[in-house]
Amino acid sequence: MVMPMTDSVRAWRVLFEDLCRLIRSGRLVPGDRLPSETALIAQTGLSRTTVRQAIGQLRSVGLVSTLAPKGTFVLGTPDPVRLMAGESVTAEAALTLTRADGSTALLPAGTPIVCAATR
Amino acid sequence: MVMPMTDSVRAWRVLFEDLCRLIRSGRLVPGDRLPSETALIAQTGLSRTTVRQAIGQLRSVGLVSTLAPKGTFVLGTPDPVRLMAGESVTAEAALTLTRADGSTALLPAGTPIVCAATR
DNA sequence: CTCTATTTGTACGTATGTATC
DNA sequence: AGATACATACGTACAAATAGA
Repeated sequence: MVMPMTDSVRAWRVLFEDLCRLIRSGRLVPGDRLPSETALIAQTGLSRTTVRQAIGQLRSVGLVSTLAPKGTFVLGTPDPVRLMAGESVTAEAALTLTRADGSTALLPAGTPIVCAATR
Repeated sequence: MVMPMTDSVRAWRVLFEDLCRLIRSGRLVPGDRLPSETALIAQTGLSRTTVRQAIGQLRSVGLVSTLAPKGTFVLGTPDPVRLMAGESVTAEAALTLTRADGSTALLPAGTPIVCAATR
């Protein structure tokens, strides 16, 4: 079914979230290949541009990685990363800080997180 | 001058890096608006799709933010937060890790970041 | 080994919607 | 009300790398 471009629900976002669910639900596990662009076009009726935008979002969120002409593959959730002195992390989205006592705080997008000086 | 699509140097990447330089050099400061898509099209001779891809990269790198029909604006960086031992941060979106040498790595959404500082 | 099909990357063009100025 | 500017979405074409017959 074709999504009219006037639709307030963005087509690429729908596909993006569908694929997100496939991954988070475990129907697609790390190492699995996503359906090819052509397949997704056939399944969704969307244009290639739109399909690619959805996949691009998955990439930019870190859920998948695409290898040039091979395909797009589901990434595994990596082990926790230890932040060393001199390193910093940021994210486009809000960050959640969890303290030792379990309480949490929300940090604005773009906030650089640096490692507290050792000792 | 028009960049042939066969060129191995990706046109959007050239524009992306040009704009990066404008920002990092300080010629564009936080709050400044980037030239509009139309202006960039005129200046570069690229298609709108390509111009938008370059701007999309700037966004995903966290250098700019675009407000719907107003324009794309240069972001400033908020004050860093020091991650203490026992604390961790996560984000729904991809995290960018910047090392001491300036190199960066993309961490998948949901990656827990912990403080390496012990003792 | 060569030819071919598949798949992703890049790049172009066009049209419409919608919010802002 | 009109112009401007970004978002979404369609289409097309060719390049390049890979995999398979």
